[in-house]
Amino acid sequence: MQKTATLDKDIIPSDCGDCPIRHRAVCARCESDELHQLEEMKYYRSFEAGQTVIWSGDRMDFVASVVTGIATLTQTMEDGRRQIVGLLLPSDFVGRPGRDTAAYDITATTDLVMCCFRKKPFEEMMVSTPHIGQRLLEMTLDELDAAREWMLLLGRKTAREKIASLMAIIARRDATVSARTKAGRPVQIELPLTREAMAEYLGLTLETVSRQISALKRDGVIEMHGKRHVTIPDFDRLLEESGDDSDGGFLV
Amino acid sequence: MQKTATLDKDIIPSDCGDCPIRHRAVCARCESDELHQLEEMKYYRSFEAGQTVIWSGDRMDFVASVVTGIATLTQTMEDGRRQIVGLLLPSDFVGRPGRDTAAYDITATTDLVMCCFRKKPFEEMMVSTPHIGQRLLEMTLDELDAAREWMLLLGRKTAREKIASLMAIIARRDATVSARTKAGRPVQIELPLTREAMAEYLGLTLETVSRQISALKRDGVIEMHGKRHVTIPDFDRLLEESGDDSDGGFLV
DNA sequence: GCATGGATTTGACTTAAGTCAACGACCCGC
DNA sequence: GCGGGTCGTTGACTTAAGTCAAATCCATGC
Repeated sequence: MQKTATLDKDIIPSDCGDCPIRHRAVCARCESDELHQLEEMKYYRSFEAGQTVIWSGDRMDFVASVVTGIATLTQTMEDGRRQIVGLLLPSDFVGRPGRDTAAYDITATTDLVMCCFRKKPFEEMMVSTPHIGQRLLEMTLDELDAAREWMLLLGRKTAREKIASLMAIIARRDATVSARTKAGRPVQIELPLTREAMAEYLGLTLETVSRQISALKRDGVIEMHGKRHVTIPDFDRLLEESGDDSDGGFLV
Repeated sequence: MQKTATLDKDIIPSDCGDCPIRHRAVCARCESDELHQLEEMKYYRSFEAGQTVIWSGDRMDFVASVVTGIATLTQTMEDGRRQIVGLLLPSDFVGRPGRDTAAYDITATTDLVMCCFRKKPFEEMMVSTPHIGQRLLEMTLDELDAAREWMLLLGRKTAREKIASLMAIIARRDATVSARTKAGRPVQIELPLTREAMAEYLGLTLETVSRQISALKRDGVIEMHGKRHVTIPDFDRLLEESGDDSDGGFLV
């Protein structure tokens, strides 16, 4: 996880080869002049782990895409109960064309770099470049599927299944790891969330998260090395514990 | 709730003035020749309350929009646990361009009429008519917001708050009702779901749903007349019980 | 009217997860 | 090496919601 302490542009070279808005997210099929337009518009912002990117209700005059690091979308009730409603991983898109305030708190859970575009010109470009809108529709539909899968988890799974599901999802999102799961080999993952954030994501308390992790460890489903590093000796076993059928989950 | 028993086209006059795909959902801004294209492509299907429209995993070669009635999207675990992940009300869109199997069970909970389009020509038209894709993106973003609001409900609300939230949402979705809520007048709603379906939507058991409805009745928050008809004497009181801040919920 | 069956309610009891509180592990600055 | 703070674990107890089992309600057909 690379260290990027300031909150400014130009820490990343202007020819940002990995900028996901350009290469993976929005503009995968654009021709070069459109790429150039995007290039002119974009700027970068970085955040340290724990910093808030934006508060729900604040004015949000940009859309963005995660370059490195992880952020969460959180909803809060007046009495303080909190639910994480989305994880933002590299290449994920944030922000809604056609709305000018944030609907959720966005928080960096690791050090984070985002690639931003001012909303107005982005929207104009969406009109003139249909590919972008189409790509955005695809991504939004994927997010909707992920949200619905998560609704099943929140509404129907036990605490143990929730923890197993979370680990399975984190493993699957990691390309190098997912090759190993297919090969039936042991898998190593790094949890990008504190126990408290896991609890907020899974609709549990942090004590329950801790107890269920201990239980999965006791039962040999996972091994912990330190607080964040997990070894999964048998990924299929983890999937059984998650309550998903063998190949259902393709979340977040 | 109008009775439409068969499962066929042409029960609705071919000049279907209320077809939501044409008028409200997808094509709100189309010019007349595009309307004509859509007119050529569409057909209708009706279902009785309780019938299944399509099973998760089945081939789905159409997209559709609800004309009248209500349907649910349900996810099921192998052991039979079920979670409703979406309500489809009139004008809501179903189906995903770019995928050819259904991701969820779709079930009619009341008698239902849907307006369908074969997927292939619809997709072609999306490419040639950017407005449609843009409208679809907007609708998908609204659904995503609704799903995320529901995640907060599933993960953090008590059974009593869940029931109150459901009633508030049903009331708000009804235009004639929502005028009355603003005027501070008593509100009447008809529950479009059985107790079991409410339980599946709220992540509860049907016994808990029943008990909490009784409790809200006992406490004067609602009055029941029969099993489905609800009177809400004080809508703000119901909102307090729902745990939402005064104006947060704008859900499915 | 009366039997039938599905939907709903209610009661008695159980249990998974939450709450409150103490304790342990680790990191950082001095 | 020594506090002090954050994060995580564990234990003892409570509670909201689930489970199992009986009623009750009500629409329907005979």
